[in-house]
Amino acid sequence: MKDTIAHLLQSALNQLMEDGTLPADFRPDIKVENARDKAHGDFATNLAMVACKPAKMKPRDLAQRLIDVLPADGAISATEIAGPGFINFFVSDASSFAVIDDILHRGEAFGTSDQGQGQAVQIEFVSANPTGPLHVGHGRGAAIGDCLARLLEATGHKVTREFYYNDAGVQIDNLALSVQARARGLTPEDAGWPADGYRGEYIADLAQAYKAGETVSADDRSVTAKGDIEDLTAIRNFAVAWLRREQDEDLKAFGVSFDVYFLESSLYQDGSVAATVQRLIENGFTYEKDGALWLKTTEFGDDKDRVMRKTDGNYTYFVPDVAYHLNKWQRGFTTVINEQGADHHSTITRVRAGLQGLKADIPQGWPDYVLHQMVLVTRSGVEVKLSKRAGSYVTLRDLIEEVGRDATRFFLAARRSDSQLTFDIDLARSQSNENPVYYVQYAHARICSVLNKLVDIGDNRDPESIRGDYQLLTLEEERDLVARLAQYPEVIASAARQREAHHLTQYLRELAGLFHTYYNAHKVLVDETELRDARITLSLAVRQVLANGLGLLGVSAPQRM
RNA sequence: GCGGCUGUAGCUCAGUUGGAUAGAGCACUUGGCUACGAACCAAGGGGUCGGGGGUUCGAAUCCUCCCAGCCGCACCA
Repeated sequence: MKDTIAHLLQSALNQLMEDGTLPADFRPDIKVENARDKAHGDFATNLAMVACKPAKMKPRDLAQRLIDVLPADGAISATEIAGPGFINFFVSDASSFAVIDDILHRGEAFGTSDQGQGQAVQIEFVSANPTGPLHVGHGRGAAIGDCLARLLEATGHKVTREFYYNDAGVQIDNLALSVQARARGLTPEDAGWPADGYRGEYIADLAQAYKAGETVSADDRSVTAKGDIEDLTAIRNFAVAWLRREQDEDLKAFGVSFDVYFLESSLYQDGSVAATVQRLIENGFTYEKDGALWLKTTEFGDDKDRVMRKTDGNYTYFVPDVAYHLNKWQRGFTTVINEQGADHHSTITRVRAGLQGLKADIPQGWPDYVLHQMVLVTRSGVEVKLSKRAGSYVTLRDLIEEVGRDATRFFLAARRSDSQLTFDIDLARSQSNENPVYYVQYAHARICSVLNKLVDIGDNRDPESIRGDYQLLTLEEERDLVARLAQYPEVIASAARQREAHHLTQYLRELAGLFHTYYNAHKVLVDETELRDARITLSLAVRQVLANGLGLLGVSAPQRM
């Protein structure tokens, strides 16, 4: 509909350019936006205000000229000039309500588009190191990342979900030492406990499993414990597998799965780290200083150069990161989105600098990043501390078990990623009017319930197949509902384009609210069959869109609650 | 000190890329179930959009300078 109006406006512009009202080379960006206030109609354009200068006319006068030459269209029932020079468009009822047909015809596919044109997109998210269970911060990344993946799929992209993790390095050594210490019966309070050891209780469980010779299987590996307390390599391998399995269970409980698990160690094994370093040296972006090898990241906007190879000969963490991203590029992903905690934001400049230094024709500013800020968890109004090393923290699984998957996902995806999030456990748990998840789900369940009631009033038709005449829908609440339903596809499209999942939760809340208002004010199952059918048809459409939207959030759309 | 993010109603947060009178939810006050589900609805009060300056027809939104909070500033990841 916006496109239709834009076309009409373009045609009107052409007319005014021909008659000399506007310069012949005038090429404005025609913007048609949803009216914020329904008193202003359905759509509005600011064209007259943008074009008033070249036309040397007052905005409202120009608006009138535009309307005068605007071609007639059956979908537009009225236009008006308002405020400083807006042109408001009122869409005819027949045209507004037609969206119901579209929704019921396309079903689950309503709202999807091919704007991505099958482009391969990779989204890397969670990427937690296998040194502990997932916590709420990872949960936020999982909720946002998975929802973005679903949004991109819905808009015609071919999405690969990828999980990258460090399975070697210093942190993993610390992990192995911690497990070994626990296996020897030490606790974090004892002398001889590793300096940077992981203190959590789960390390003791892990040590127990290792000594017992258990076999653990994660999504990407399976390891049987050797049981030998002295064999640090065996401990390390087992510990990584054990924690990966834990994380897989957390993710499974959360309804998130990955297509690819990518190991940092593989980048060393296949020589790509060495090759990356070599290429940066050859391209002249490195130098030796103080016994270390430095990358001239300042040539790419960093505020100081960064060490690539430490004096001990090991590479710093961002070097394999650069190799990893080169690998992503070589796999053909022209769009890569990295969903990470904002505490890692300093890596962005380094990784992009490294990629530019490779001179591999990778565009500047590639890849994309979506960063999420910290999550603060409160219970009974007080903060619950999250400290992995200290061991006392709320894991993602705790949260899922306590508040449920749907509420956890909804809460973690419902806010802009770049603002801090307070996760109120009491609120998320409450099965009451305080909880926005249930508000949306309740609207869905209510519609299901109404449809089931049809048989009680002696109508034995299958409610799913009823298609009433929506010309009988004349209530204000019904117009409000279809207007909002019609906006769903553009909400999906813009949420995907802007990589902002929270627009969807916002939209669903509003749609559910409009339905609740309608439901409370008017009866769906009225006596007159034709009107009843029309309202059932509308209800089916609302239910469909609620279900589609919840689906993109990975939240269930229950028939009963 | 440097960089990133944030600052909007008592609280938690939106604000469609610069539009019309800044919106929801919670909380508070009042009203609505012998109703197709009250996990709901209706009505009401509540704001110098952190502060100052600037850009223009028009700013919560863009620029600039302050203030406050969080995060990062390792040869950890």
